[in-house]
Amino acid sequence: MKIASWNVNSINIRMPILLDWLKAHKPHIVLLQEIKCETDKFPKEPIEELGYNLAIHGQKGFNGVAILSLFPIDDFITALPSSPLADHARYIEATISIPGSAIRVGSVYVPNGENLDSAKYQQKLQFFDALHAHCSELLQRDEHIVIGGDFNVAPEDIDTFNPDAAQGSVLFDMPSRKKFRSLLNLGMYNAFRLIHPTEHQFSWWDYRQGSWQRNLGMMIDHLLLSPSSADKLKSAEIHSKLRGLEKPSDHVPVVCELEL
DNA sequence: ATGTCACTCCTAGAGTGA
Repeated sequence: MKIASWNVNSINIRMPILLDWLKAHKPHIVLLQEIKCETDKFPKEPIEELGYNLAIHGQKGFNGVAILSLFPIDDFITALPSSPLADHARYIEATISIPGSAIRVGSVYVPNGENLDSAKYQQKLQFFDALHAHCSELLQRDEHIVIGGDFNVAPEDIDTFNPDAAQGSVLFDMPSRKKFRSLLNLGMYNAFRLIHPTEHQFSWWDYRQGSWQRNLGMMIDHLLLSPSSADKLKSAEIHSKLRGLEKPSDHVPVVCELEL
């Protein structure tokens, strides 16, 4: 069971790369962020032709999340309970039937925060609190759970190209890092770090300043696993090559494989 | 801080968000 998370930064612009990637890797479940289109304008047909079921929560112009699944999607919700940003499409969660079992998956797009003095930064921290409360609730049940997405935080020094240079960045500030840590402290596991505790890899490179060419990236996209999912974790990888294609997203897919 | 990209709207380029 291959599960991926990818901030595509516009589903419409990224369709050619997305379709090629789906055909090449055939992930069973894909968690998308920043689709940047309204729910009923999502380009469903080419993806459905590859066998995927869809759950979509979009809005005009920005944000937007979606779930693609080769297995049936039983039901889904399109908001965190008690979300502080009710008008932002930043969360979708589905229950998916798999042979002999089931899995719950969430696709999350945490607010960037803009800068440490911005009102949006406070909203980011509040969003983390709502996510924490929801994960705490979910973990009461003994389910296979994967919450993946763009968390807009590099949790540890190793997740930055240079921890000194990252100081002051809204992607590496200590309050955001502590919010992410508190998700782990609930009993969630960071899939990539379970498999690769010391690998220096990134999931995002800014479009500006030649960040990709200079490898000035950060690991801000993550797959969080419940204990029963973590017990089944077989592999985890970052598809960095996609950042070098024509018309790339500024993020690349983060993928894990569970033995379900 | 910003060398880019993708969105929006009084379709042309300024404003926004990242």
